[in-house]
Amino acid sequence: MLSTVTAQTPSLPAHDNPTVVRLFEAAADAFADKGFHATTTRDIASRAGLSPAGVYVHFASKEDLLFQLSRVGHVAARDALAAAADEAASPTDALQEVISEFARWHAEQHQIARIVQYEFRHLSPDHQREVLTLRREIDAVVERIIAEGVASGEFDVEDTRATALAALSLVVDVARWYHPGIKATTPESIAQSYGALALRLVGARRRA
Amino acid sequence: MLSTVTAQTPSLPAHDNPTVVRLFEAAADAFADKGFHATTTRDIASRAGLSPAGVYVHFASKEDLLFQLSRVGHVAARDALAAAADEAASPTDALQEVISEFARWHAEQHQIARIVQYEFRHLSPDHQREVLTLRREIDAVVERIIAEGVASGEFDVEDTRATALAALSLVVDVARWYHPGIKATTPESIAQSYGALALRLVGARRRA
DNA sequence: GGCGAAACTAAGCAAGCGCTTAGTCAAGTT
DNA sequence: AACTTGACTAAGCGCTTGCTTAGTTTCGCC
Repeated sequence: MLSTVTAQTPSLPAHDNPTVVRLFEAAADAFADKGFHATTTRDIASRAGLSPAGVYVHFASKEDLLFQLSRVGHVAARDALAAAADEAASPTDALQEVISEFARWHAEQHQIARIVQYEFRHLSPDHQREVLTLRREIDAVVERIIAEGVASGEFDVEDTRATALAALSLVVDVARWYHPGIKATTPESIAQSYGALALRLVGARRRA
Repeated sequence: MLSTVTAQTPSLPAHDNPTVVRLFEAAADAFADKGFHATTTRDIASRAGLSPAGVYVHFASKEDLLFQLSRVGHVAARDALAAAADEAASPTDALQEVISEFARWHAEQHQIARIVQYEFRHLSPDHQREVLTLRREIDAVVERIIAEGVASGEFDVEDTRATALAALSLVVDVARWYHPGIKATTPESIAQSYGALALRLVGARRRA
């Protein structure tokens, strides 16, 4: 033992490895569907077409799978948000674009979104801390847009932080109720209406 | 055996029985904290000061405990809502009161609220169906208020159903992030600000 | 064609799970 | 005093869990 590196799974599983991808998809399906603790490693393995032990070739533990899924999901969400924010010409545009984009993401990627939003507490303390950093970046994007809108006079908001939280609540909850084929609702229609609702929340003068 | 009634738990556990109350509290704590599947019956029993077998004197199964908690929680929420709706003089008042009250409830009873909103899928299909009925009654209260506000011209809303869902999303998400002592936020301050935010969502002319 | 490494499986271990069984004990009831 | 009833526990059953171990197969490389 001593200084020999104990045989850990590669810290960043290769995304171009087809077996890893299948495992990601299998775990995402299962976690989103039944929750982390109700999902068994045997379930994940068989969905991916592997024996129970096959999982541990690519991931150190069941929690590691949840963490990687959660991390990749957060990064994807954050990048989608940041891109939408950068393209906008004004706080009003920015808020609408960002909430619109985020709502669409929560619908289109509702499995990953559900894991990101609701399985957080089952991560280890260390992994919670790491993911929390990413989450704060997302919150900060929205909060900054609202602060800018208030500064420019476009928005009428009492409590910037609380309003940002409310706008995010709107969007996050999509992951709770949305599933494909629900009541003539599509990711696109959700994106449209939630962008508009967010503008209402901040009392934007100009309506899109 | 034959036709003798198999010893089932009384279908409705007595709420005035102190041991039952302790079990309810223990299970609510545990489920809210760690989720249904991560909670063990031994954990519930020991929090309630009982041996592992003591739980089964009062409840038929772990799922039965979740169901009773979920049912009682839904009924309490629905009744609180309906009372708030009845007292209001106008749709504007009604919406503000109802969302305000519901938001307060989600903060004050955040443990029960979390179970009600996020442990639903771990109920048996039959129990899901029963709880869903109660949930639809809650949705209907909010939807009716918005429809009335649109009819009276107080609200400016494109899609009544979608807007009702959004208002409820706002409130439901409180159960995800709220915990006592968080950032100078109290159930009362949440109630205040969420009542106002709901009015913004429906484009109410009159602001409270 | 011999070798090392990587991917994978068959088998199974130790621990923990929900729940049951058999029994104790205290408080009525007759 | 004899019996019933209801709340509770000690012990543990049968099963499932996350994960490991020991071994097989496949494949690129010299």
